[in-house]
Amino acid sequence: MSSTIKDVARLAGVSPATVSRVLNDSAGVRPETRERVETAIRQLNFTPSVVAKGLREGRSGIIGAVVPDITSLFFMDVVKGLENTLTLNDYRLVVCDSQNQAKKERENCRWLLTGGVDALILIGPMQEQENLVELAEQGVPFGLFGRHLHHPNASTVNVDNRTATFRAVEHLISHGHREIGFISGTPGVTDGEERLVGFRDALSQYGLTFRPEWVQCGSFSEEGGARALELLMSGAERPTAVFAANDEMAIGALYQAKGLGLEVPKDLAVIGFDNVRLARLVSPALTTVNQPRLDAGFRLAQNMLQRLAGSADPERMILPADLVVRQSCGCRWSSYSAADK
Amino acid sequence: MSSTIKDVARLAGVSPATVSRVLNDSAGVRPETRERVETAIRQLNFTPSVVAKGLREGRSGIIGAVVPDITSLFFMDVVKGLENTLTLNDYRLVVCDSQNQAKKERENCRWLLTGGVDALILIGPMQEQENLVELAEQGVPFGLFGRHLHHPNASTVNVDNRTATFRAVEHLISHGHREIGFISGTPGVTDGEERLVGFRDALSQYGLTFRPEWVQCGSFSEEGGARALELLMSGAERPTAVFAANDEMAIGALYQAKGLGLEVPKDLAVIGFDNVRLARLVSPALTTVNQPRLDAGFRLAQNMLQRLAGSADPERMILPADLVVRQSCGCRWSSYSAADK
DNA sequence: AATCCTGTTGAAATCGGTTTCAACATGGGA
DNA sequence: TCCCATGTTGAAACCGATTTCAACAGGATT
Repeated sequence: MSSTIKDVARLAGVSPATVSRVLNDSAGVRPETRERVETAIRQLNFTPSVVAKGLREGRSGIIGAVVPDITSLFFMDVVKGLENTLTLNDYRLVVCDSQNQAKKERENCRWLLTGGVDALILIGPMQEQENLVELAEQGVPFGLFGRHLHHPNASTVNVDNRTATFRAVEHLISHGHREIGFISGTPGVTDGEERLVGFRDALSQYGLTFRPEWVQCGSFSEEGGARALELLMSGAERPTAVFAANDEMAIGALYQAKGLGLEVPKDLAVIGFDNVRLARLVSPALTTVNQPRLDAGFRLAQNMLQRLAGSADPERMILPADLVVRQSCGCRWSSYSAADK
Repeated sequence: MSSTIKDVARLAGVSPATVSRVLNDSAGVRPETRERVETAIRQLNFTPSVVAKGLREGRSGIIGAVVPDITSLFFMDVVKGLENTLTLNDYRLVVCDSQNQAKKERENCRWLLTGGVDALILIGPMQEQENLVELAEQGVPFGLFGRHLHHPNASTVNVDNRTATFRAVEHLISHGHREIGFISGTPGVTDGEERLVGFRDALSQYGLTFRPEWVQCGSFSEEGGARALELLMSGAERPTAVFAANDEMAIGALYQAKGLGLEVPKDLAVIGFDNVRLARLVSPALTTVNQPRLDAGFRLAQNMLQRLAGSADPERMILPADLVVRQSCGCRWSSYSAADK
């Protein structure tokens, strides 16, 4: 078992209080006493319990992050951004996975809160709005990525989904497309719904009619995207381009198109959203909207740190997202094609 | 702030002891008292502090996992396997990222240990062997994925790198390749070195000579793989096939080959290792060795749980890994090509 | 009426640290 | 010689829970 401060005190022939002083570099310890204590610490290979320390001090130095899926490259990039900033400021980040279940997400949050985290950051929340409010009211600084929440204790970072989608669809239209399908995500997820709004904006702006039968749900997954494309292509009238509300679905659509004998981008143009690492690597390389996820994490971390230091208030940030043009939209360009003749 | 057991006790007009009894469903509380306490708990929206509970009970219900990089799909799949099993058994998994730094890995481990985790699992360790021994001796059950450690307190899960690589190279040889290059990972990483041994085994088994100049380091990264391929192809004699010690490097090589005007698999066959999700999606689809990572996580979690329950000893497991044949090796097959004519 | 259970409850110790406050020794100044 | 300031140390309270043990009330038994 691990040794305690008492063991050290006994070995050094002092009281626990003195050991504590040595541990925290407090003044007022005679050099030779300090020496004796330090020797004892080394002998026992002693490290103070962060649990006990945190309990007493009311500050743990831990920030908790809850993610919907720890294998999601997209969300993990945001976590990276958080982490880089937080660890530089001597906070420690622990990550809990909710396995895509709203219930587990809620449990994780509550659990971290009772675990004494100094701040809680929820990435891509699946909670009902009212639950978010409740979490925001638990007393520790609360941060969100990928969801809006107007609450005096909530910092939020979001991407400007609407404008970004508008630009992407505009790009398709500028290629001459007038029949454009939309592959939507899981209903109720804000990001996806904002993207649909941007999509409709673009259509109406350019005088195209919105056709409900050309919106198919792909549930944000590769398989869903493949199925959705199949449905879009099974009607009498087929769109000549599709916008998918995320890259996973876009990639599913890309491969499904191949399966249907369609050549992308000649027979069908595809644009996604997120710019995951895969986007560059699939063939044809996927044109997509880049979300500045590292930066999002960074910005959120910055604000949380300032809040912890008492030098800032919660902030609501909206980040721009820009179109990354590759091959799947019909333009002649890709990160690798530069080397092609 | 969050309320404490004392607040509840005061509100319900009982002692903290009674509240604790209600919380833990202990017998010997009068129904009406219990009722009163439960009302108070609900009113204050009280959840007991896991920190205090853990401190007192000497058992936290937390298992710590330390990973080299939280954006690594490969390692995260192992974590998923762990998690599925652990959460079903009422343990909670917290994940710490070491940002690919051995020093941070060490800090994370020590920190989790003083944080009172019930078990520690280290995924893809970057530590010196002696540090691993030290960690194993800290008293809590210790588990490792991706590293060998003979220690009475260490459970380990590894893949049979040597045999799997042997088979993969054998496959290339069966296609008629006699000049085969090897793209190696970061020096010192066990997995990579075992794969090199398997590679040499295969060469000598089939009477081919091993050429040191045909081994280039790619540091397990996509860029490294690209650079390594460039070096392999810059000599007077060029290999007709390469085996990369992981998929990242194989994918880098794949795209670099395109850049060099080589067609895969006609001009150059490529095989990777890991079977990451990308492997199926790149073009041509990557032939690779599949590591049963979910299963690895599952097996490790099972053993750790049994150890925690006192019903098993640490175990050393070696899992088989099998070749997944797609297109990059020259065979006519891929998960998507089935739909091609 | 005295005794003994039994069921219900609270006071206090405990986990491993930190911090406040008081105690003590030492040395300098009056 | 006495007093006080200073430096060093330890005893004890505290953080928020659990658990042991003792106390107490009420009913049943003798």
